[in-house]
Amino acid sequence: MKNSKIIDVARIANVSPATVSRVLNDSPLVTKETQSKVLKAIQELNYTPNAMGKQLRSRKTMTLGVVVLDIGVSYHAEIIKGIEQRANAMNYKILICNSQNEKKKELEYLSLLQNRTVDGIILVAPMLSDEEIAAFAGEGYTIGVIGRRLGHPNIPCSTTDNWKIGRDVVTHLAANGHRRIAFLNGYEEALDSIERLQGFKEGLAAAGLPFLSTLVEKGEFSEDGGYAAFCRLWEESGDFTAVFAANDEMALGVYKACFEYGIAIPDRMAVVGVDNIRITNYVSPKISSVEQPLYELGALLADKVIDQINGNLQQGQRNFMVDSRLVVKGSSQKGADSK
Amino acid sequence: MKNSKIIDVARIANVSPATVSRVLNDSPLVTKETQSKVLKAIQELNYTPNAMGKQLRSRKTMTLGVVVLDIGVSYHAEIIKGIEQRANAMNYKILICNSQNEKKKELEYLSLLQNRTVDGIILVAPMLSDEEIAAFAGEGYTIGVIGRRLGHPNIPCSTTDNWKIGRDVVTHLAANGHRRIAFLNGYEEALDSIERLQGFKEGLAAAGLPFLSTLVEKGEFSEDGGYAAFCRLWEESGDFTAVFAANDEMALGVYKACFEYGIAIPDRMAVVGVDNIRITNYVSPKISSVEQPLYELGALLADKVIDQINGNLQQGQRNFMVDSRLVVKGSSQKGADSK
DNA sequence: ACTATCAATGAAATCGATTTCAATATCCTT
DNA sequence: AAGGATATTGAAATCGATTTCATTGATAGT
Repeated sequence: MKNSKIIDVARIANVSPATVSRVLNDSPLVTKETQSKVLKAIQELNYTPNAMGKQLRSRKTMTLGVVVLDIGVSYHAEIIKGIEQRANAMNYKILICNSQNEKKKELEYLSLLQNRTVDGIILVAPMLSDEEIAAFAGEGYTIGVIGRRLGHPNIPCSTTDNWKIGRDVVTHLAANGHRRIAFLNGYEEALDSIERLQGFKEGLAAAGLPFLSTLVEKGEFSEDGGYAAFCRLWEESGDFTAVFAANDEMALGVYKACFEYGIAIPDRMAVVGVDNIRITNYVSPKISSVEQPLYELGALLADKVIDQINGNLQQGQRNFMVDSRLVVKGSSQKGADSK
Repeated sequence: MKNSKIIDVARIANVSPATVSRVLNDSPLVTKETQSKVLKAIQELNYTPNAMGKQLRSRKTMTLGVVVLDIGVSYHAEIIKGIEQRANAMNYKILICNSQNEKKKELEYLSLLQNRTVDGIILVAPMLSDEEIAAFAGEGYTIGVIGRRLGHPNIPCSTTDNWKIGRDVVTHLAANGHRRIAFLNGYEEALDSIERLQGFKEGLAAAGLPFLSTLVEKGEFSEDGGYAAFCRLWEESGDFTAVFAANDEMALGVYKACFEYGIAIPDRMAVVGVDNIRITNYVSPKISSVEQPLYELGALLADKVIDQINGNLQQGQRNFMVDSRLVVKGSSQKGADSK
């Protein structure tokens, strides 16, 4: 009743442990009769196989480790749901580790997971450098990354098409008559930032507008960061009618600044963010934003990592890009909120 | 270089595996010299012990399983952070499972985790009945619950003081002159609901106000639920000046309804919610709410569960209650938002 | 100087499953 | 009816660590 082992089942069913194991793993080599004998014994003892013994022998844990920057960010939570759902469908469990914006913790978790506790690791928006990540993959581990694109041949990555995001936003703003569009970028070095800036420029060019480096300001990916960046830009030039914020948090910062400066949105200032987080629909006017298929971002990579674990991922293709969708709301178009 | 085992280390260091194991586990029974020999060998091989072998023998995983209703809910994410932080401090890892509001998944995860994959399990806001949970604990497993209070002698639980929440809110509203206060409750059967209703009554009594069952309406713990409940109440009586919503989501629903009915907040209707989620500060006016120490709720229970695993939890005390704090904002007091 | 005690180490059993390989039983084929 | 192929089963090795128990060598007590 307490903790029965395979040998107890074997004794009761009057067979060998090997046979019990075969039944447990649906081997075709057992008679219906023995199978039912064993199953009955299993039921009787309420037996469940010990995971450790099983894993030790089979060298598999059927578990994926997920190291995430901050589980409290809805953005990340959604990605995790995608990973989990797909992993579960393929009989994998996931072990979530929260690095809480600390690079040190991220490293610790990575080594921790490596001691064969998991079959593969997925990093969500890691802080580690490409080289550091690659070093882990070099040790023979399966690692995947979401939100970054490393050139490593053994590390599958899933990302959003950042260029498209930049182009789409600019195109939308230009179509609404804006000719001087500011860009509040995130960290300069972040791949997201670089690519979106590029898309931003492409969009300007396509709309026949000049690119003005004075209208680009960088800042932290946070409400405060957006607030500060907007203030700097406004104080310096003040000569723009629309802002493209690198994410919705920054856009919220812009709202705060505009409120304080008495700048009306969208009449005197159009605002567009990225991520389409829930809050964008609760402020007034609602914030236009670019929706990323977060769930898919996670599910896709889980798929690829599991493929790689099973050796089913063909060489060559390692970067997977998902599409995005601009959601136009009141912050960038008059009357868009009413419905 | 690839996967070295303890015996490889032993060979290089010219000792037995047993000695290596002793070094790994800081046994006092090794000379400084042997220790350094072994450590050097470990470094040389870049050896890390295989988790499965270790766990199999020591019958410990140093892992806590956490089954959570919905990882996307910021409320839950915060609790998890508390669990994780404390668990990490005591050298435990956590394995998070997302039951996604499905009782079936919750059960599956629970059995899954039970096969000795984890040393203990924490359920966050479980859907399972007390009896179902108790059944698992009966099998000799360590289980803890957050957000419910079961009478089971072996199941530590951490909860908020719901009575106090009810009393505090009513006291605040009564102090602001409200005499007819509606209560939008969650599921009637939920312990939270029952206790808050009780606190609500106590608060009324303390303020010398009568309890009117016509001013209590139940609904789902969601924005839509709050919306619907408020509408029913408003259509039926319409005779109240303040609403106490069981959580902030419901309060948001109340906002939506008030907007549609053209009821001004807080002038014609005061609103108070529970949880103090982020959005409450982004709507206008900001929503007064009761802040629960979520992080602490998690950390506390992690502590207790680990104590129980190690047999250090004395019998008797099993229910741990944490305090809450009413945050008054513009939705229930004029001018409270300005600063 | 001789034995009792203790510290340090190693050999081997062990955790609980899977898996290989050998053994048996059964069924065809000619 | 005999030999060979095939389907089931079991015995034993194995995964990689920990841990018990025995052994050795050293120290101390008388």
